[in-house]
Amino acid sequence: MINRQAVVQTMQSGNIITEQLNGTLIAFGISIQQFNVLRILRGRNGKVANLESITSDMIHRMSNTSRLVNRLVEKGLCKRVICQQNRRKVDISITDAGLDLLRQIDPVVEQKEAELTQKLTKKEMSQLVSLLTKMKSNN
Amino acid sequence: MINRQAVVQTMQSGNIITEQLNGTLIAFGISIQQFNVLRILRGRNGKVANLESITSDMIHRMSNTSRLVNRLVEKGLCKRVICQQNRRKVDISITDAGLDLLRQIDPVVEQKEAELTQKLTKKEMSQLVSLLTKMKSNN
DNA sequence: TTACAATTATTGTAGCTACAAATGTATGCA
DNA sequence: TGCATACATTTGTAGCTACAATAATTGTAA
Repeated sequence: MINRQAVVQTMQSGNIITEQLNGTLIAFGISIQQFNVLRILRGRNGKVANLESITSDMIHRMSNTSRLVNRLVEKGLCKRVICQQNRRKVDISITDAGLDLLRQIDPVVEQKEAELTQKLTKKEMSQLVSLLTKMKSNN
Repeated sequence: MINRQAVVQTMQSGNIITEQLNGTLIAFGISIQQFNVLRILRGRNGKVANLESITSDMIHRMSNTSRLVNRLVEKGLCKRVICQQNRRKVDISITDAGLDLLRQIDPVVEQKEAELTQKLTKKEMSQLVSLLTKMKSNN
C-alpha cells in the first residue's frame, strides 16, 4: 500500500533527522526545539517577539513554547519581559549569550545537514521539498 | 540552502503526520507508538516476540519499548511472560482484545493515510518513498 | 460601571523520547 | 566452584509533545 509507505517513511525519516540533530546539539546543551526558538528570535533582528508569533513560526503549541522559552531563560540565552502596551503579552528576545551560542552552532549544524542529505543530489533535494510541501498543502 | 530545506521539511512533515495520526487514534485510547507495537505483534502471527525484536522493527529504543508494552499490558491489549528458555528475555504477544481493537482501527487509519496523501498521485508517493529511502541510506 | 467574553500565557497531567544506571540472568573460564 | 563479563530488560532523569484547566488582562455591551 503506497499510501501507508509514504506516511510511514515520512514519519521515520523525520524522527531520524530529529534524533541526529539532537545528538549534534547535545554538546551545546540545547535541544533542536530550543535551537529553533533561538533561530527564530535571531531572525527578528533585535525586534522583540511574543509567544504567539514564535509559535506560529514553529508549528508547535504555545503551551510548549512557553516551557521552551523558560529553559532558554534559565540558561541566559533569551530574555522575557512583560509587554507594557498589553500586559497579557510577553516580549521575548535573544541575549548576546544566545547570539554567541548560535554562532558556534551554525557551522556544526550546517555540516550535519549536509551529511544527512549527502546521498541526494541538489535536484533530488528540491524534488523532496516540493513533494513534501505538496503533501502538506492538504487543507 | 536546499540542504536545510530538505532537512527541515522532512522533520516538519513527519511531525504533522505523527500529530494527525495521534489525533485519529486518541478515540481508541492508544497512541501511534502503541498502535505500531500492536501492529508488529499482529504481524508475528501468533508467534511470541521479545522486546529486542520488537524494537528492531520500530527504530526506537528498547527503553521505551519496555514502557510502551507496559501500557499495552495495563490495557489488556498484550501479554508479557518471562521466557522459560532464557529468563532474561520476555515473551510478548497480542491478546484477543488487542486483535479486536486493531480490527476496529484498521479502516480508520487507512482512511487517514489516504487523506494525508491525497494531494499526491501514486507516482509521486513512490517518488517520495524512494527519495526518503535514499536519504536514509546514509551509512 | 459592571458583567461577560475574548485574548494571552502558564500550569497540570499523561504519554513520548534519549541516555545512563541499575537489576537480574546466563555464560565462559580459571 | 567462583567470578568477571555479556546479555536482556527495567528504571531514573530530564526534555519533548498534546490537551485541558487556570489565571490574568483587555475589550465590549448593557
